[in-house]
This record gives sequence, C-alpha cells and structure tokens, in this order.
Amino acid sequence: MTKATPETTERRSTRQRSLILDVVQHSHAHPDAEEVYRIARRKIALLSLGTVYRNLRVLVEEGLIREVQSAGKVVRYDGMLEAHSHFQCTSCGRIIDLPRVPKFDAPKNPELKGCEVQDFKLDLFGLCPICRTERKS
Amino acid sequence: MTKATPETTERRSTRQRSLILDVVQHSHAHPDAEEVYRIARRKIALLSLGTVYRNLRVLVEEGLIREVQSAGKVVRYDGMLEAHSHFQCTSCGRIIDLPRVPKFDAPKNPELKGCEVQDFKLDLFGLCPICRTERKS
DNA sequence: CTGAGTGCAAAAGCTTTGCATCTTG
DNA sequence: CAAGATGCAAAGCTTTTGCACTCAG
Repeated sequence: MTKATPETTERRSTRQRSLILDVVQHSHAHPDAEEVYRIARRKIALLSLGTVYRNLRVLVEEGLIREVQSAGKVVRYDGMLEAHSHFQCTSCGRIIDLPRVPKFDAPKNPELKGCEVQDFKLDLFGLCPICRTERKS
Repeated sequence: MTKATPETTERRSTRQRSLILDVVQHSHAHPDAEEVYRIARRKIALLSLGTVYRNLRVLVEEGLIREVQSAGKVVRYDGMLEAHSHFQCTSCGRIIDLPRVPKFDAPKNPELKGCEVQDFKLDLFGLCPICRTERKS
C-alpha cells in the first residue's frame, strides 16, 4: 500500500536532506526526530521540524537510515546500516551495539508457513561489565 | 525507577479491569488500545477509552500482560507471557506468535566481553501470506 | 464510609499535511 | 521554468489527565 511507486518521483538533493542524513549517521544515540531537529539546527538555524520528519521518512524509504523500535512511543533512527544487534543492560539501561550478528537457524516454525521472512532483529539483555561487578560487591 | 512502589496503593478489582485483561488474554491479534476498547465494549457498552488506557498500563505494571513494540507508533499488547518470538508483517502490521524460539549461537562478540547475557528477544519481519499473495498480483 | 476506579471531555504529545514560496536540475 | 523541497502553522492521531461521580472493600 505505502510501497515505493516505481518512480515518477525524481529526488533532489538539498542542504537539509544531507544535513539530516549526516546527523543521524554520526549520532550514536539512536536519536528521535526531535533530537535530530535540535542537532541539525545548529547548522541550519531556520530548519523546520516538518522537514525533519519528511526527510527522515524519505531517508528510511531510500534505505539510507533505519527506524528502530525503542521502548517509548517515539520512533528512533539508526544510521548504522550494517546488520547489527543491541545488548541492553537491565540494570543501567546502557545499550551496546553488536556489529556482528549472532547466527541463528532459519526459523522453521510452522506458524511461518507462507510467510516471507525479510529481516530480523535480535536484542540481548543482561548485565554490563560495570553493573555486574557492582552486584558482586 | 518505575519500580513497584512498596504499596501504599491498594488495588481493587472491577468489572472493567477483569474484562480488559480477559480481552487481551483471549486475543491472538496483539491488539492496541483501540481494538481492546472496541471488543470490550461488546460487554460493557459505556466503557470509556480512557479506562482502557489506564487499565492496560496497570496490567502491564502488574505483569499480567505485556507490551510489544510494533512497527507503527501505537503500543500493542500481548497476553501471552511465556517466552516466544514474534513475526510482524511489514505491510499490514499483523503480528504472529512464534511459540518456539529459533536457536542461535551463543553470541561471542568481543563487545560482550564481561557482560552477563540473561535474556534475548528475537523479532522477525517480512510479508505475511496474505500480503505476499496480494503483492504478486 | 473512603478512596480507588470510572466516564467524559479537554489537553497534551508526536507526526502529518496544506499551501505559498523557494530551489534544484 | 517545472516540479520537488521547504517553512510555517493548522490539523490529525494516539495517549494522558482533571474532575465529579460511582462502587468495591
């Protein structure tokens, strides 16, 4: 439904779009739209929030950045395109990027009959080194 | 932080709360608040949407149901508490429960050095049988 | 009875969109 | 220059909240 229409649409490159891409790619913090807006405005002062939302959507559509589900309701963005996983510490909340994705068997669950699996997301939870040490004491 | 306050708060059981719990537990569709509301109103006609939101939050707090991150912005709920994975259709948003969790190698990423991995969550994404068929046409 | 829970509606986020204007190709 | 992109602000949705009333314990 909301699929890419096979191009009547020509795409132009604008200062705003490159800047927004740059901000997401250089942030390690999985920023949401508001944060991208705040950072980007340091470069283009009269940037509009609407433009940020519009471009984040465009960039996701083009596969240049990626949406990540966070715990809250807001959508966050990730400029790291290589497949990777996250480890989140259940004690302090810190998120560690895991560039190498643990391998797992192609799921053969009967429930997936007829489904086309395109992607997956793996999140690990536990104690980070710091919290683990603290707990021992 | 948002940990259970050691109870000044007494909790009462109301028709509305039990009904909402019942609806989530018996739905296989990972309903969002609106859907819970729609279904629950068949039993309590003048139920209020605000009450649904309030109780969903309470039930999650008590660990009786679980929030699941969906691709959209809305929060969805899951009455299945046993460990399981999800497959979500990227086209229609439908979520399918996968009771059997795919096996994967214990992650050996160097980033995890010193971490104690306690749990993990795997989500699959792709096209459900229905949307897959539609696309082909 | 007392206060947690409810219904209702208003308010508060976050995101999208219409429109006139500006820019890119 | 034509059409995509922007800025601004209004509109849209989902979720939260204030308040008076209700009902469980």
